[in-house]
Amino acid sequence: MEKILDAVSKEMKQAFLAAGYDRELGKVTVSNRLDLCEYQCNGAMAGAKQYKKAPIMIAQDVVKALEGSTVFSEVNAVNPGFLNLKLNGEFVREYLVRMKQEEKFGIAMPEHPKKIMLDYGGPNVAKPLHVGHLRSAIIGESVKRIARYMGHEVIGDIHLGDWGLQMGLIITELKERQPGLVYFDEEYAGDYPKEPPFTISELEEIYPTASGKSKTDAAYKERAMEATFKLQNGVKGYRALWHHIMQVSVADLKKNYHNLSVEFDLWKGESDVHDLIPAMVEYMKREGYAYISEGALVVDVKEETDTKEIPPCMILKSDGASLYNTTDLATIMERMEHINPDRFIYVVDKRQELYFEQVFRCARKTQLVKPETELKFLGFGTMNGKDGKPFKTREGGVMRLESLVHEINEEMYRKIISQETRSMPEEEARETAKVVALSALKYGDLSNQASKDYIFDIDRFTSSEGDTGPYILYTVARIKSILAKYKEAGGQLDSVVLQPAASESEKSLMLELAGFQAMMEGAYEETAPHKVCAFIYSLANAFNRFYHETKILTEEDCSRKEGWIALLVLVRDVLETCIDVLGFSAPERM
RNA sequence: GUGCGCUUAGCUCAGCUGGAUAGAGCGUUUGGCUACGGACCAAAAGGUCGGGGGUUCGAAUCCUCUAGCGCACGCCA
Repeated sequence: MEKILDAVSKEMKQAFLAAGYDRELGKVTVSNRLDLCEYQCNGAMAGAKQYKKAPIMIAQDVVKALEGSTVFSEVNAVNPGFLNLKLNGEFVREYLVRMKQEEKFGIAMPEHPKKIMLDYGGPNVAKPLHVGHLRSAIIGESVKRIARYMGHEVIGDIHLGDWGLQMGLIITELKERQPGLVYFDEEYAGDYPKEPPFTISELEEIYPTASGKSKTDAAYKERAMEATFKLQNGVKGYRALWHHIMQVSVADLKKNYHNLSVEFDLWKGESDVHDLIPAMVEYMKREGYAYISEGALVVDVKEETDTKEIPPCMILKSDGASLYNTTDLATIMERMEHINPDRFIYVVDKRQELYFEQVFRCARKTQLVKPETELKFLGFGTMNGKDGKPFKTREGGVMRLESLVHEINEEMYRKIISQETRSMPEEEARETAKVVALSALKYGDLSNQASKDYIFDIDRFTSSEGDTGPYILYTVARIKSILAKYKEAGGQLDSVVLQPAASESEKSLMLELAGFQAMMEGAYEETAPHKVCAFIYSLANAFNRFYHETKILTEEDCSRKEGWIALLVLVRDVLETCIDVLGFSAPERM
């Protein structure tokens, strides 16, 4: 169904036409002076020059043409030429009734759904997740859900870093510690054990140790590089170890991401395209795209319109080894072949922008993608501490994601049990704390524009006052509580019918709801989850204002009371839909 | 050095693509509980939108110059 702005604009455009003006001038927007009106149209001022007429005259003509309109209850022409509008309560009511009935509150599904490939620029295996991985996961998850809600097909690939020198380092360190393992016996011909020779915690300790050694010990590094080489060339024992590392690491990653309500459709990684690289390189050479420069194989990606020298995209290092570019390009090639997406979105740290610009240009130039394939870089900023510098532990180290989640869970738990008015059993308090803490974490992140740095402030995020996740959940819980009471008293939620607004706060609540479609479309088109946050915050505010001045359950006028219940159901459903696309959920009570 | 980004209230952030008196939250001050959930609501104070110039009837928004900060700039990812 039509967005309310379009429906209203249509009426206004007809009025402009009827009054003898260009109908396109009749574009209506949400009012920026809510004290004066609900919607406004500035077309009279825009048309003044064209018609050589004072804007106010045009506006007055339009007001006349709108006499008898069923859409507006009030149309005023105000100097210098604003058209201030209030909507007819019955029109708003009917609009919401349709929203309530229709699937997805009336959002039309696309005729040609897009196939979107989402790349999270994944974590490296065998290294614990840290706060740097948080934004990619949270933002990516929300972008995915928003696109799916809008009717598109999204395939998310975690895209693990699982094939580089780090693997050689781990294997080398393992060999130092347990040289007797069968994996290192080249004569060994039997099956390898099913159980890995290490646990996740050992693994997480092995890597930094090995990495540290390689920096000071050249011979050690040499051995690690050799191990990497052997692994990549298919030495059996090394491959078996690699599988163990993957197995242990991926299980741990899945657990961690699951705690964040983040899911991936594909768990591919750099290793998956390893075998495709030689052919791709060969192709780029054969077609004349790639050439040797300073010993390395590169593809030029400069363009005439560049205001700055863009360095060529490197395909192979001067020692012939592949690098990040190589696997990313090979991955694009592989995805085009097997998935054929209309659009790629990379949710990656914004510092990699230039790098991805090179990769995208290279992919286009070498025709790995179709001319119409969209390649989008969604760069996000750094998560900073209260001091405005990149987030660290108190000791100054990189904070593990697990610790961060644990900390925020604890903080939320403390807040719940310190609540005097409502006590809940220990176990429920723990569960609720997790749900609310996730909202605090995600909302705190997503309510900022993704591309900007933001300050992670645990006190602010977990507060239930202000623009926070817990505040939104509190509002949902409150609505649910009222609806539960209504049902307990024998009320039905399905049969109730919306009524026209009886008060100003009710009207503005209804108008907030009516903006849902436009908001969701905008959030999708601009890959901007923060718009969803802004919307639910303002919806929750509008609801709380309405709630405080309206006694719902004690209302004696039955149809009015039912109308309010219907409104509450709609508010609840819209709020829950929104928090769902943001990637969290609301508890029944808190 | 070159390029990109940022700069809005004491603090944290919005600002619907050029409109009216620049909006929220936190903090501060004040008011509202016999509670449909006070983890809430209402109100006040608080801003020359980094600075200059320009375009326009009209600029936080577009152009230009400039300052401060951040980031990136071929063999890391």
